[in-house]
Amino acid sequence: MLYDGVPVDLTPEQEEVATFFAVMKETDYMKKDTFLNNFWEGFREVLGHGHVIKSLDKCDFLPFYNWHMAEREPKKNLSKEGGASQEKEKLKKEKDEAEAKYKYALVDGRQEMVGNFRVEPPGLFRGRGEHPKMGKIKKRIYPRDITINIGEGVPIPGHPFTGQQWKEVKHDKSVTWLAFWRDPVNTKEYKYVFLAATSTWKSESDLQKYEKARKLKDFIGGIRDTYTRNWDSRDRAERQMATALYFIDKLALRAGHEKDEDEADTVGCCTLKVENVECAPPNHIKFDFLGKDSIRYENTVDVEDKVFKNVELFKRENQSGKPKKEGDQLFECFDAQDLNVRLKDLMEGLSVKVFRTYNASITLDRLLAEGEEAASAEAETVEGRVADYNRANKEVAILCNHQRSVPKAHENQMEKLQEKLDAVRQEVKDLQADLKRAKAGKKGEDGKVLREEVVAGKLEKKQAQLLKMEITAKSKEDLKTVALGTSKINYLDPRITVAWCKRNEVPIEKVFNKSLLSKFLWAMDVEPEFRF
DNA sequence: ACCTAGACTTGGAACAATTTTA
DNA sequence: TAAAATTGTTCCAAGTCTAGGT
Repeated sequence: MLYDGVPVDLTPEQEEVATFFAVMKETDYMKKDTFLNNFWEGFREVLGHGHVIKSLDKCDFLPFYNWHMAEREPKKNLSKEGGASQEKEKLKKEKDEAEAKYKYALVDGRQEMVGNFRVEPPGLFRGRGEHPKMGKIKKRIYPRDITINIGEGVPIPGHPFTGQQWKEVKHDKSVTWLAFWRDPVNTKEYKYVFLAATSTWKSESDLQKYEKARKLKDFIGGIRDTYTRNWDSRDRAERQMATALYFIDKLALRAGHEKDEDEADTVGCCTLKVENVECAPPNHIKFDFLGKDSIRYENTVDVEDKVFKNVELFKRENQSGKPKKEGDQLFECFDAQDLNVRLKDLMEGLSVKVFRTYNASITLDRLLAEGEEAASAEAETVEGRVADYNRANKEVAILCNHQRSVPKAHENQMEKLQEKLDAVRQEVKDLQADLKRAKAGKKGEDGKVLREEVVAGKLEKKQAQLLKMEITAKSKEDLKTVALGTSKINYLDPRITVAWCKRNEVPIEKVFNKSLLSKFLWAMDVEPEFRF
């Protein structure tokens, strides 16, 4: 690389770290001081005392960047060869065979698929949002860092590093992890190797999750009565909890546990700050905060009068009447743990996240049933019913605030779509004009004879095409910031979907892809009458 | 009665494969 | 048939929550 315009030789270790940084060239991280400072701190350490490189500003990483770009060139060309490329297939086969032995684990006599069998490679930590640790070096993990969990008396699996041993070999039957190591950046945390989503353990806990959420159905009436009553409890903590629980139930908010100074500043329901809610009389409350993954939650809702009064009060002053200021907690009298403890009194095993699962699933169940009842003309085709399903899915995704960034090419694609739409609209107009002429027994503009039935048929087809395109365009625009996958994978009881498919003669493959199908194998034999 | 280490679920983005379109 | 669009998969970060130690 170049330092101050002069070539500098680095050791292989230093080169590796420099490359981590070089490949970030085109990302937004390069504009963030936190990222640059953290990287420089780590890089300086790797360079060692008294190195000629004394500041990041004068470093030119372009040679590493160019090397990296050149490195991936041959791969691209290989994939361009197209169908005839046996080279590519051979490579893939070799890779699969080499990996095969790591993909399965023998658990209680069953062969189970492993989820993440690869150790995370070294690199730079890329936190989401304004993470204080972004840019820190994520060190390489060695066998000596890893604790493995295997059956007693089973041979200890090997590794490619001679002269090293696993950190520890455990035989713990009370946990599901196969291996773990300490996260090198967030040193209080761990990274685990677990079984895949298709495994018996994961399926069983998935089923349990949904059964618990279904159980909440029997309690929800009482719970709502209780928290409604507690909106004017004279105990401020009770009153705050009742208000928070209302939001958790109505808006499917996350719990929001306390966070450390060295994490991104995000909140959930229990950690809302006074500036995250605005009260607009008579009863509108506007939420605006950064939630998990620093995704913005922005929503204005109408609430009951008592809730409105409470929020105004909690926003204004604390228990002793002292005014609150920006940065203060809206609910200062309790935290997520306290609330979870309280929930245990209302239903065995109840915790905040169960409300999210419950509300997501019951909403899907309700919307699908409403769709079946409405029996719209659209629902006569399989495509129409699938569109119905996707609409319901979308509503749940919006409820859970599952967002995605607008695809890079979106704007461009929409413009093209509009142009096409305009063209088809013109064609429709022309056909309508032709039809008029045909009815009047006139010839077409180009002098050709027009037969009324033929023109009418063409027109009808064109109009159908136009309608379809308009729907596509609208749904594309509607979904540009909505991610449907997350709720399907984590919140919607698959039995609702399977039962609906059975009732409506929709092949399950239309709504579940291959991996969802195998993840939800446990739900496939549900009876068509199943309701959440 | 706390409190936090430890374990497990949830989440969006990046990347890869596949399908559709021009 | 290449490029564009769509869909599926992998990656790993960031949540939730409880058990067990003090």
